[in-house]
Amino acid sequence: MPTTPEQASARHAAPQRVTARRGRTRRRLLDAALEVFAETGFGRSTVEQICERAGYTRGAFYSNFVSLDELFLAMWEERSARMLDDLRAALADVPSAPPREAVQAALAAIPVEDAWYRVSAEFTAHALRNPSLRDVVVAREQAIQDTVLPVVVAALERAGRRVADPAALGHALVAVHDGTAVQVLLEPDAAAVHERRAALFLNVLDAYSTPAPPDRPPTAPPTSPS
Amino acid sequence: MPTTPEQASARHAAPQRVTARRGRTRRRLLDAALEVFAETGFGRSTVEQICERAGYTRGAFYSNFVSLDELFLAMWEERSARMLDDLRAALADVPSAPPREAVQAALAAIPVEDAWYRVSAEFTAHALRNPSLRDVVVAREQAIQDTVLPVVVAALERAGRRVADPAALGHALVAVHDGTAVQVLLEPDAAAVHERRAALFLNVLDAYSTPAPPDRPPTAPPTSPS
DNA sequence: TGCATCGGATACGTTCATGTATCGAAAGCC
DNA sequence: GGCTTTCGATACATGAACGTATCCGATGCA
Repeated sequence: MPTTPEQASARHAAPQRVTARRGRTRRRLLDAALEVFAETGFGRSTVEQICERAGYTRGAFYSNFVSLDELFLAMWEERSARMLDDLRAALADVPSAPPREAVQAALAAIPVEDAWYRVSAEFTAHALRNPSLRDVVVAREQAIQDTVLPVVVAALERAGRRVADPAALGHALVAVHDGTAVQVLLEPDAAAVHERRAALFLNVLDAYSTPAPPDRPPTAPPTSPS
Repeated sequence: MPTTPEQASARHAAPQRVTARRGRTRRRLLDAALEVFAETGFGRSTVEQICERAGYTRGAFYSNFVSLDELFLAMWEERSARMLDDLRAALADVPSAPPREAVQAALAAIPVEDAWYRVSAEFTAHALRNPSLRDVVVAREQAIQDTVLPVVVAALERAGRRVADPAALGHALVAVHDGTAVQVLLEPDAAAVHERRAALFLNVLDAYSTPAPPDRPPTAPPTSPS
């Protein structure tokens, strides 16, 4: 459960009324943090760098956050939640296409952003050192699966396939996503990498589902789904 | 191409004769670096932490390395080369087993070490910011594939399967390895994670190979390979 | 064993980031 | 529009990490 917005900024006592500008500065600091962390790395980033980027001085930072660690966590939670929303929206947009097109559309809608990748890779590594952060990451991955799986399972069913072990498929999809994201970023210009990525997703979808006994005979597919 | 050992330690001119203890200190610094980076994170680690851990003062460090970045690179190259050797050895040990056992044996032989994972995740993120480091990482991944693929392809052939696109299989295996390694570290006690990991590897091996037309009819397998 | 070179320890000075305490301007309430 | 509260700016003190210049014990060679 994330920290409530009030308690984070406690100076002496919690402020009785919160002004509008506070929200703006907090947002700008969070945005600046992503950029700075991505460019410099979390460990090398300083409070002043972030404030400068956001257009403030350190006073603004210490009025809004206790430490860089707290900002790091807040930023990660916000961005990863946003990414999850984007994912949800992208999946809702391409519900009825056949598997191959659906996968390509979904991958195109969730571009691999290298700034975010760098930051989240570092955050994951950081979380492995800190039990409470570790739990946060695990919970987020669970949320991702809870979002993705129903859509994917439904889409596969429309294509006449049944998923025997949804949890296994969920983990496999996440692993493939993460693993191939690195490859995409390492060789950003290679079209082959993107194709292999999409192909791997398709293979996984195929491997984790079986042709369902047609309750009502489905429209015979012109090409086999594999 | 890694830097030659001499040029790294140039003080005024390259030393004419190199003593034995220099090798020891360099090694201890490299070993200490892995530990410290894993515990503290690369960006937060200091020269003094590493020297203290290794049992030296900063003088030893600056006599052997120019900067923390150089040490980071040297350490990564050494460890990842060592890991590649271990992998080679592990693959050589289990050549003739059927796919399922072979995969499990290989995964057991290459345990997911969290210290190394943390460090290499950070290194990868770091490399994405630095073109020359990026090339180093790409080259290393290529080397891994060149090591793994022949063995895997041969093993599959013994099992009566042919690999159509070895490069695609190589990338898929690396992606799956990296992606599932995180999951293993995030939930170290869950046996299910390990099983899903092995299953995913098997699925990939299966998806990227096809039953080969038997040149000589193979001994009929009692159970199907999948 | 004596001697020249090497390699790590020590001792600087400097820079940089941190966190706090205080001040003044902007924002909300009447 | 005056008054109070909030919030970010400023100033300051402190500590930590850096990199270098120098010194002296260790090491290898004859």
